[in-house]
Amino acid sequence: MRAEQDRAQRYRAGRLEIRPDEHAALVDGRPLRLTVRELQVLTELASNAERIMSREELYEGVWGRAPRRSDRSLDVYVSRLRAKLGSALPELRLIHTHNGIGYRFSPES
Amino acid sequence: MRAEQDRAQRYRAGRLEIRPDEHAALVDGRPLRLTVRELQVLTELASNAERIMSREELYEGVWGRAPRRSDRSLDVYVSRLRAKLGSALPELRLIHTHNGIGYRFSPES
DNA sequence: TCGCGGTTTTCACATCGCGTTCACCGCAAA
DNA sequence: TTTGCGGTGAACGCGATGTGAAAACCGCGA
Repeated sequence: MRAEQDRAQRYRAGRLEIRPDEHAALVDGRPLRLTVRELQVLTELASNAERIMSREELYEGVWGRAPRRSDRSLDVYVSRLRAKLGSALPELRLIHTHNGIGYRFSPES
Repeated sequence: MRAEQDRAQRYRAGRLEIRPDEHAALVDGRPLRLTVRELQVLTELASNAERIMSREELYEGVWGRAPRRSDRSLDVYVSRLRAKLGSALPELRLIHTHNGIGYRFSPES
């Protein structure tokens, strides 16, 4: 249900636009080269912008199940997203860590 | 039970809003960078606003057990909270010391 | 069936941030 | 002054997070 909303909806953050329905994330109209998982994680975060999402909640939203203890996949994807977003939008910090809780999507300079 | 109330509830003090359920404390909508413990102490204080809480009561409410003699953690957290709240809300004094007793949360200019 | 390119997941190590304690200071009460 | 309490900077140990690299996986075409 939420996933369907995600697919239908679009999200903006500065020059970044996310179009889950088209499997695309654009910066100034140019598509970023994101893999499916990367886009899923980004979409899940962007659809809850300004809110701190716990790692469990975020993981559940993307993988559809609870993370196993010591599953680091999420961290790896956040890292890769930051790398790709960072080189396309050097002036924006989009994904913020909240230690001991999770992550928060919010455009900040 | 009280902990559940705390999680569900929100607290306001001037431009400060505390949302324990979202692990967040906001000033003008911007999240303060508080650690989990810091937010717990702040929430415990705010949920007993205008009341003098003894250090034992306050400690018990956050740590879930009685403080050991000469445990100074609480003082340190109060100090850190004052620092962070003070730089975000310079005009407000929120946490008041009652010597020999404990602390009281109360918005005063 | 096999190999290949791209993707996802796991691993290992580096780094960071938090909770706690310690040390020292100032202050208030007596 | 003395005594005890609270304020706070600093340090420390450890768990959480960042991240490059390897391994596992997967779809596809030869």
